[in-house]
Amino acid sequence: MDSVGEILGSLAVELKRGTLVLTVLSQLITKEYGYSLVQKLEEKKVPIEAGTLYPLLRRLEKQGLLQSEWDTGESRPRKFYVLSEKGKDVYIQLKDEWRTISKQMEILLREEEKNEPD
Amino acid sequence: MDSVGEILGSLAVELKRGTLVLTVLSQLITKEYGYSLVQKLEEKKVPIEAGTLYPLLRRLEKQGLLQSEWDTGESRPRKFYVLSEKGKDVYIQLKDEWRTISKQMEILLREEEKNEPD
DNA sequence: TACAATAGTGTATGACGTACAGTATAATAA
DNA sequence: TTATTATACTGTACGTCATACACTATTGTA
Repeated sequence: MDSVGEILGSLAVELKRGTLVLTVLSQLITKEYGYSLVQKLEEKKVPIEAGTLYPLLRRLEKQGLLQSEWDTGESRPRKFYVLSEKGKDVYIQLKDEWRTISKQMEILLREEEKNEPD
Repeated sequence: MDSVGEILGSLAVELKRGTLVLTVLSQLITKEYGYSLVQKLEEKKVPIEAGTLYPLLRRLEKQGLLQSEWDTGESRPRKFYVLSEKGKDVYIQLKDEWRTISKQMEILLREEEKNEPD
């Protein structure tokens, strides 16, 4: 049987799981490259491991939601990503989905708090 | 390459994924049995398959977050579940975690909408 | 009597973030 | 000049867990 901390840790990972894609899509309305995106999300208190982000970017591109292009003009080559047209469509709909889920959850939680406040 | 519908479907599943545990914990501050819980969540527009709920209830009990007891007084035996003390603790903390993530996500989404409205 | 509803158990599969290992080179510090 | 850090990315095995069924049993209703 796990401790409260361990259980919370893994549940928090699950909570973040789906939000990761929405987070990343939301940041790629304007083009970004991977390393910069890791840093920007860090600043916005939404930390993400580079080892998580890069595979996710590739998967989203494979699914046609992102487009990438290499910029080799700088001292280091950088792979820029931006939402494709399909990606914009998915982003808008996923945003709505998120808000629906978020609202429903808040309703459930408030109902229970009303019945039995902490 | 998948269609928008397919991609949205699987992303929506991921969005719901973590919220499932919080949803179920929130409904078990007062004791419930599985079949009734499926129906109540259906009414609250948070549908969940019975085949998803029963294994989840067992897993949460195994983790010590729920306690169960059989009620064999009715015509059909029913397994009632309720939060344990540990479960109440996890529930409160997970609720906070949810609200943090929810707020952060909303900030990210509003920032992007400000920059480039739909 | 047949079918639907009630109530639950069991489990293989697929999706995906985590947690690394790894590569390469430019920039900076010593 | 050398060592270390920062920048930037690729690759992949593993663990977790919801889904999607199959299944069982019996009560209640048509």
